[in-house]
Amino acid sequence: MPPPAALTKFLSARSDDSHAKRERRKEARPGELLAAALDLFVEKGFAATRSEEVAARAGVSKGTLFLYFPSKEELFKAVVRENISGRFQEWNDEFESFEGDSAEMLRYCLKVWWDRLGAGKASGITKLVISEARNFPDIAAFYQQEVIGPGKDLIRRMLQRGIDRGEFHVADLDYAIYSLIAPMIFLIMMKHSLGACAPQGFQLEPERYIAAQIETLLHGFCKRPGDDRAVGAPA
Amino acid sequence: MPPPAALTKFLSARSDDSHAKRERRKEARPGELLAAALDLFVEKGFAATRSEEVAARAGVSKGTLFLYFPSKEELFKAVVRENISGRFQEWNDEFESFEGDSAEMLRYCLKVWWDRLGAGKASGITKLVISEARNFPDIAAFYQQEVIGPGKDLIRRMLQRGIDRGEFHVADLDYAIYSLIAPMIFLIMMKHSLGACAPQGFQLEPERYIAAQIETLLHGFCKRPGDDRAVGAPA
Amino acid sequence: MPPPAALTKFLSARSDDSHAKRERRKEARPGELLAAALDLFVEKGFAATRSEEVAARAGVSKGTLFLYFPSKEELFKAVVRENISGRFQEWNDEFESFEGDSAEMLRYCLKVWWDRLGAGKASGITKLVISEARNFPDIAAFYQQEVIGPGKDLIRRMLQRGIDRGEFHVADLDYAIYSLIAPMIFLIMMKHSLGACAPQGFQLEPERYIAAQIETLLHGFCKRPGDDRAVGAPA
Amino acid sequence: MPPPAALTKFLSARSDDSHAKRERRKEARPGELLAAALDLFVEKGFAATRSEEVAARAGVSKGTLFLYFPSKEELFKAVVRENISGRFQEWNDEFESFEGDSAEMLRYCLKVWWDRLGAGKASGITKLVISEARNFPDIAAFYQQEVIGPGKDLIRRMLQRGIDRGEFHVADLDYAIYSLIAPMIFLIMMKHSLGACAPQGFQLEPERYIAAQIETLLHGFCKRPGDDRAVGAPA
DNA sequence: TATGAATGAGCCTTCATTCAT
DNA sequence: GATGAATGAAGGCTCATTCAT
Repeated sequence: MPPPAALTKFLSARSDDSHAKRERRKEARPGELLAAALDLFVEKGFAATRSEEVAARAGVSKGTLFLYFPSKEELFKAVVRENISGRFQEWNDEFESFEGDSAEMLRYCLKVWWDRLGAGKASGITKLVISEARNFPDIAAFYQQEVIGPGKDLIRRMLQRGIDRGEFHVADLDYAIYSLIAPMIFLIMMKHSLGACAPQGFQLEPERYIAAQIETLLHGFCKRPGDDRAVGAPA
Repeated sequence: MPPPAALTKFLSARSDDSHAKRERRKEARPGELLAAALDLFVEKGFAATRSEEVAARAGVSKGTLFLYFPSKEELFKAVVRENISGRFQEWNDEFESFEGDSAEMLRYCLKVWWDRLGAGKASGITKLVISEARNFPDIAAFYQQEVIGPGKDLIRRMLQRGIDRGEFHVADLDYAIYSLIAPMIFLIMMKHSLGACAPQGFQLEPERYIAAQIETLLHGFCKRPGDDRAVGAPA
Repeated sequence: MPPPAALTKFLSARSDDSHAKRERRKEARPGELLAAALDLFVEKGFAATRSEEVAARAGVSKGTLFLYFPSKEELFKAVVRENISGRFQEWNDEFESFEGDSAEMLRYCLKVWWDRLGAGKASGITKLVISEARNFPDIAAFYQQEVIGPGKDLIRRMLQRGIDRGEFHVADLDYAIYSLIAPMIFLIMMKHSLGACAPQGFQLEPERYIAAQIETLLHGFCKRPGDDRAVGAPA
Repeated sequence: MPPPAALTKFLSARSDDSHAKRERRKEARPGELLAAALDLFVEKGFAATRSEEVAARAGVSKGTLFLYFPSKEELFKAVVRENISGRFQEWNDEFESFEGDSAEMLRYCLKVWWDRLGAGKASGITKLVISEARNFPDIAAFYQQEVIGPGKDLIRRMLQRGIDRGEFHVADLDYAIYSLIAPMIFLIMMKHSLGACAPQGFQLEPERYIAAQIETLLHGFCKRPGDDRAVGAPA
């Protein structure tokens, strides 16, 4: 009956749904706060997000926020933890079962990444972590291990598959993975920073951007003997 | 009777480097403030850098800072002009006078970019702008115009040169430039955020990173008929 | 085991004036702040009144002031509304229901104006606005609309009433209203500036001043045929 | 040869004009500063006038201002002293030699007052003194004695003349003078405060204002038997 | 549990005044 | 005398956090 602390309730959430509305709301509090915080952190960053606004958006009072999270920084960490969990698994699975050639696989994976992660709010978390990592070393380390590590592993396996099938040529595998990571991170950063300010035509068109990057990555800029690809505008 | 002060002053006027300390300091002030501001902006970001600390690091009082720069934002713009904007000219010049083939040019330019901008503190400014653009639209606009615009122009001209000389093949020129921009921005972001936290071998080795990106960009991952490049580890 | 807090709270809810101090203070805050602000604004003017001092005089901290009033200027406007604007209604009502002749009405209204507004601290606000209007155009505009407009309307209606009843003669109604306004404003200015410094007999006696102005305004300086008013000193 | 202090030079100004341009400028410094200060004090009041701006308008450096006037407050006092001296004499003389009837005299005097004092910058000093008297009791006292006293005397003599000639009827002479003073002060205050903000039709037209006040003061609002003045709009 | 009034350290910016030259 | 760089005490306002209820 008496749970030792608020966080216990948060961690054990969603056990059963037998309580009345009010009770259920109580159970949902941390989640609502986390959702509100996610929105605002993505929108404004850590420093510029006001605690009061998070509480307001979650429909509770300022004091309640501090009841569940002892400080703004802890709230931040909780948001990161909540939002960057095991989405790699499904991505991994999809990779494992892919049957086409490796170029097609790369095209497919980037598209899926954009549709499921990049285009959504989750990418704002990545932008936020990269932006504020220096002021939150804990989170940086956590993110490094939880997201960057698995991500790099997956990408490395994709390139390795191409090499193994005799489709890809990669000189320095460990660093070649950044040829895929960098364009994705760049797209995310733009979407959530300069791109959010730039008025009209300065905004990147994600699909076109991804298509262009893929083609460069696959074939490179250099023409070679017998190369008769046409030069032209985007599709 | 003491000799009249006016006469003394007249006789000693401007002979050598008299009115020493004060005058010399005065001339140096803006530079000292700019240097201090660069350090702190890079270290803590724009919002988290306090005017007073900039002044203190430059060895002057709070008020003195505002004697030279009317606001924190103008100080920041001055830092940008001092450390980035002004360098495009020389970079442009180098591009114009380059005589080798276009692949070599790309290799050379990326190396020069790293040595002169990326490796130094100036790159921290780029990281900062991308991180905080959304909260400081004026700064974002300024940077867009002052740095990103010229940068994109230069890169577009480099690719265009390759196309014109029949060396490069580029399907979508406007977006192909991001194939060069993204790896640079990514390197900068890592250096100043997660990379600054990662302890040991997690840090990117910039030269190796750049070499790997260039090779991918030039030749792509895909093998093509007659492609007999060796597969191997980094140099 | 302690009795559940929730039950205790429920049983003792809202019975008497429990949750005493804090609640009662909360309700009183705006009033206390307004009173403190009125004092200080009248005493020192707008620019010279420090927010912190207002808060201190109201017995709260700096931050609390801004909890109730978003800026010093809004605080000032609230003071105006509290002390002046709102009173025109009752003054208007009194005018509407007055039944005597118009000369009597003027005498009555000026007396009432002095007793209710002029003699009190509120008149210091008028002095302040006139003194600082030029440096605070927002305040000037606000006051113009909120106080001067209604004031002029009321006075115009008073003169119009006299004309309509065949009691008054007014050549230029729009400017005749200043014949009433000017003496009131002058009295206020004196009371809160030079008069506040003048030591003894230099201070204006308000009642006598008002009586003298009224008589001049009603009858003028000029004798006319059949005028047998006595010439003499004040009562 | 060595004058003890800067103020000596100021006080003894204009002895001979045998010096070169530069010298003469030096002699003129205090006057230029005073003129600049007058402009700015009238325009912005005491608190809002920045020392540096006064110096700049006088064409000297900030330091020089403090060479002649030990503080902003002393500068303020000097401005008041400089600008409110014996203009009463000529006004007095004109009164003494006036030959028309007393109503005409009042009309004439108010017109002259406006043309020579009210319309010019000098009236800004009066506004300023009344506005800031409370913060500068010295100046208030000085002004009381130097300006208000003589002014009241002159006006009292004007009314007395009307009484003596059987043209005026005045019940309370000591306070009747305010019937003339109040409209003038009010006009000045409006001109330099609210009137300076009000956009178009809210501005007082001085001549019309003065004409209207005079008529009220001479004849009053009340009709009396045999009074057949027309009621109407302004001329 | 939940509230929201209250706090107070902190931040950017201003400006009268000083003083080395 | 003249300069103007430098100072530092304020001042308006913000906001994370506390705590009585």
